[in-house]
Amino acid sequence: MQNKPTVLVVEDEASLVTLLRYNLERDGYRVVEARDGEEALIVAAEETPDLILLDWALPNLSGIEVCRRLRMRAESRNTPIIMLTARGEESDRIRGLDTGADDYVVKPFSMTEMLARIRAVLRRLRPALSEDLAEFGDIAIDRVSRRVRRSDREVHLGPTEYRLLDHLIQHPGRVFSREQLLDAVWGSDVYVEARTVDVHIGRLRKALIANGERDPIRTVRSAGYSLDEQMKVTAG
Amino acid sequence: MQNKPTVLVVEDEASLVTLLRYNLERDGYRVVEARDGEEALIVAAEETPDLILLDWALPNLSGIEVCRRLRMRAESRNTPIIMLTARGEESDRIRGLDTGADDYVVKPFSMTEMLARIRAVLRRLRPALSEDLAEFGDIAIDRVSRRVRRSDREVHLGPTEYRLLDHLIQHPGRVFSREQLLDAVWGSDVYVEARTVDVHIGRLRKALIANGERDPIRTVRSAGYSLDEQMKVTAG
DNA sequence: CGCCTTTGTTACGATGATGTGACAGTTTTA
DNA sequence: TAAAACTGTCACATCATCGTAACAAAGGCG
Repeated sequence: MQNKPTVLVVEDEASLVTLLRYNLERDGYRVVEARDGEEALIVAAEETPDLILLDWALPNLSGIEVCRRLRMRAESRNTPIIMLTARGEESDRIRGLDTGADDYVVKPFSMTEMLARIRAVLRRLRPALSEDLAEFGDIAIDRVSRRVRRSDREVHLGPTEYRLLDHLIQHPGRVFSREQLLDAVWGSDVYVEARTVDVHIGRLRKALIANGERDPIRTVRSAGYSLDEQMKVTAG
Repeated sequence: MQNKPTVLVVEDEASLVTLLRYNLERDGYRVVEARDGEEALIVAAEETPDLILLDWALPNLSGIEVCRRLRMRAESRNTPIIMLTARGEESDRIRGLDTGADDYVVKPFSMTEMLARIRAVLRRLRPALSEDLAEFGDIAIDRVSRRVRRSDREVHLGPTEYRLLDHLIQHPGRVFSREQLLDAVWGSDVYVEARTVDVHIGRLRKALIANGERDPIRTVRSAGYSLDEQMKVTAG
C-alpha cells in the first residue's frame, strides 16, 4: 500500500472517532487514536503523525494545553493541528488561532468540509505529502500511478521498498534510524527485527542502481540511512 | 483524449481573467467567463461547466452567496468549486469551505499552483461528469450506446465489467484499491468481498484480450489495479 | 595490525497476494 | 417458462514478497 499520511484523532466521543476513522481511511489516510490529552502526547511522540485532529474539550488535559505542549516539542513543532470545538465554545483565542492550531472546525461539521480542511491544511503545511509526484535527483516517484522511474527507466519495487523510498524522499537528506523506519514504513504495531531494514535498503539499492547509476542512499554508521543530497548535484 | 473540460471563471478583474484564460486554454481547458455573481449563476446553468473558479469578492452577489446557490441546484450540486480569496480574507476562507467550495486559492497565486489545484480537484471529483466517448489506447467506450470496442472489434462486457472499465478509464494510470473500486463501481452501500473485484478484473481482462492483444490492466501488488499507461505508447 | 562492531549480501522457508476455474443462486432474455 | 447471462464466493495453484539467519565485508579503535 502507498505511504499514507497519518492522522492522529484526539477525541473522547467514541462514535465520532469511528465516523472520522471510516471517512479518513476511505480518503487514504492512516488513522491513530487517543482518548484524552495525556494519551495524545504519548501517541504523538510515538507516531509522529502528519496531522492532528484535536478536540477542544478533553478529559485530563484540555485541548489547548495539549496543543501548547505539542508546540514545545521538537518533533511536533511543525505538525499541523486542527481543533474541534463545539458550537458556543468559540472563544476569541480559537477564532484567532493563536493557540497554535492551524485551523479549527465547529461541531457538528459535515464530513465533506472536514476532509476539505484537512487537505487544505496539509497542502499548505506539508506540500510534499499531497504532491502526486516526488522527485529526488533523477529519481521520480508517481504516487497516483504508483510508478518509480530513474532517468527514463522504469524501476520495479516491491511494496515495502516502494514505501521505504516514498518515506525517505519526503525528507530528503534526513537520517532515519532503523527504528524510525520501522515505525513509519512497517507501522508501529508490527514486530520485526531492526536488521530487516538493512535487507530492504539493500533491495531498494539494487533496484535503483541496476544500470550502474550512483547509489542514492547514504549509510550513516550507527545512526541509520538517508537519501544522499550529494547525489542531486553530483549526479550524472 | 476526451472533450475539453469547461472551466467557468467568475472574476471581475479583467486582467486576471485574461491571464487565467490564456493559461487554462494552454492546458487544454475550454474557458467561459462571468463578471459578477448574477452572470455566474446564469452561465453556470447554460454551460454546466466541469469546474468553477469563483472570486470571493464580487459585485452584485458575493462569492459565498453564489456558491451557496450553486449548491442548491441539481445540475451544479456536484460541480467542483475553487474559491479565490485575497490575502487577509483568511477567516472567510473557512466560511468558504463551509459553504461548499472544494478548495481555495489565496491571491496572488502562481499559475503553476493554480493549474495543479485544478487538476487535483478534477481528478478527485470529476468521475460524475463523463463524456459520451472515452478512449484509452485502442480501447473505446461509447457511453451512449453502451458499447465497447477494441481496434475495430466489438467487445461484449457484462454490466459490472462495463462499469469497471468505465471507472478505470476515467483516470488512466491511476491505481485503485479494491475498496475504492467497490465504492465506485458497486456502490458504497453494498457489501461484497474485496476479492470479488479480482474475479471481475479477470473477466474484464479475458474479454479485452480475447484476440491475443496486450493486457491493458496493470496489477499493482498489494495496492490494486490501474489501466496501464505504458500500453498507450507500446501498443501496436 | 588484531579485535570488535556495524553493515552488505545471500539463501531459504514462510507468508501473503493474485489468477482462475467451478458452482450455486439470481436476474434477464427470448 | 425455459434458457441464457450474470453474479458473488470459494478452492486451489502459482508466484512475489517477506523476515530471518548466516556469513562476508568494511569500519573503528587501541
